[in-house]
Amino acid sequence: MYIDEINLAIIRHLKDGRVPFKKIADDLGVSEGTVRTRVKKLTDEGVLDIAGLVDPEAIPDLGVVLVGVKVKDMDLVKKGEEFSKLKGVTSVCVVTGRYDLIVTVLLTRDFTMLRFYTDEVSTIDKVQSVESFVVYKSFNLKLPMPLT
Amino acid sequence: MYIDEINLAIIRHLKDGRVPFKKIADDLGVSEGTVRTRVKKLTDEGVLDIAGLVDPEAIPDLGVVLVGVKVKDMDLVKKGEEFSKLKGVTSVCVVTGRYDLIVTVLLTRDFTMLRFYTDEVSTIDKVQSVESFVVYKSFNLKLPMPLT
DNA sequence: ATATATTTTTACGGATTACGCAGTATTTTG
DNA sequence: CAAAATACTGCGTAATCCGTAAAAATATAT
Repeated sequence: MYIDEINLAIIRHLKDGRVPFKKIADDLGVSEGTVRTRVKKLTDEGVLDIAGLVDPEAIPDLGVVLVGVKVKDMDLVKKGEEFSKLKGVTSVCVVTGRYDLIVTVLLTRDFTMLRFYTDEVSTIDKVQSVESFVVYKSFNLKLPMPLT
Repeated sequence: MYIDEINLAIIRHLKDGRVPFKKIADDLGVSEGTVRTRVKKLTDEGVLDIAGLVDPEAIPDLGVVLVGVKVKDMDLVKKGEEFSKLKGVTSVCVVTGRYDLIVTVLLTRDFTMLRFYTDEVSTIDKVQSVESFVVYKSFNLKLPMPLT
């Protein structure tokens, strides 16, 4: 999908996800309907997402761990997709360097790191190694709230 | 700040950042004003953020790199805060393990990895080592759009 | 180049929502 | 227990959202 200047400007305005489409429209010199149509298309195509995010430190019993993963498989992207479907996983990055994947995991009181490894990671084969980085303090880290 | 069940429910509803407060209110059995004031308080205190997020892969000339940082200083949190103020840095995690910090950096055509290291990281002292992980594919990774 | 099809934008009206404020209820504090 | 602070509700008004239909712009085909 081609992102033109108007779409970029719309996205920038949505730094505040609640700003009225009308205001964006006025700032950009287009109609409110145009903004609405474009936002809908951007979100439908997965380019844009307007969501509430939480600072995990502010929510009791919420923890974050980053996991560096090495896999035996050559198809890193496919493995990345598999990881992205595991419970607790908020995002997966396929990367260059020491690891193949860097996975962000959200933990709760009921869903601990142990559970993540024993119940989730264990279901994926050809995992060569994992290395955990427990986040004990963060800056500007905002994540979508898990449903439960 | 104490997060009660109502706030948790509000945050969960805001998975769609555009959902009307009225609808949240009806679902929760409270008034629209209550939802509004609570959302305001949560955002004012930095617990909640309602924002438009982009899939960096969908925006031309946008790249993401994760950087593992080891510092010589003992005060990791302070170093983390310093990093969080650098241009391009979207978030910083202070972690256990091989690195002290894991930094997420957003790159553009004008702001390359080289520039990030030479112009930004170099201004911070007592950095023992850095290790880059260039993200060449991601799943569910959504980041706030940089202003420029 | 003209005509046709497709997409995008605009305009507009009714339904819905956001906002401010005043009053009431609830909780906290002394 | 009383006073103060905080939180919640109800309501009127202004603004926004949303569907639809027409107009404009863009792309495609003959």
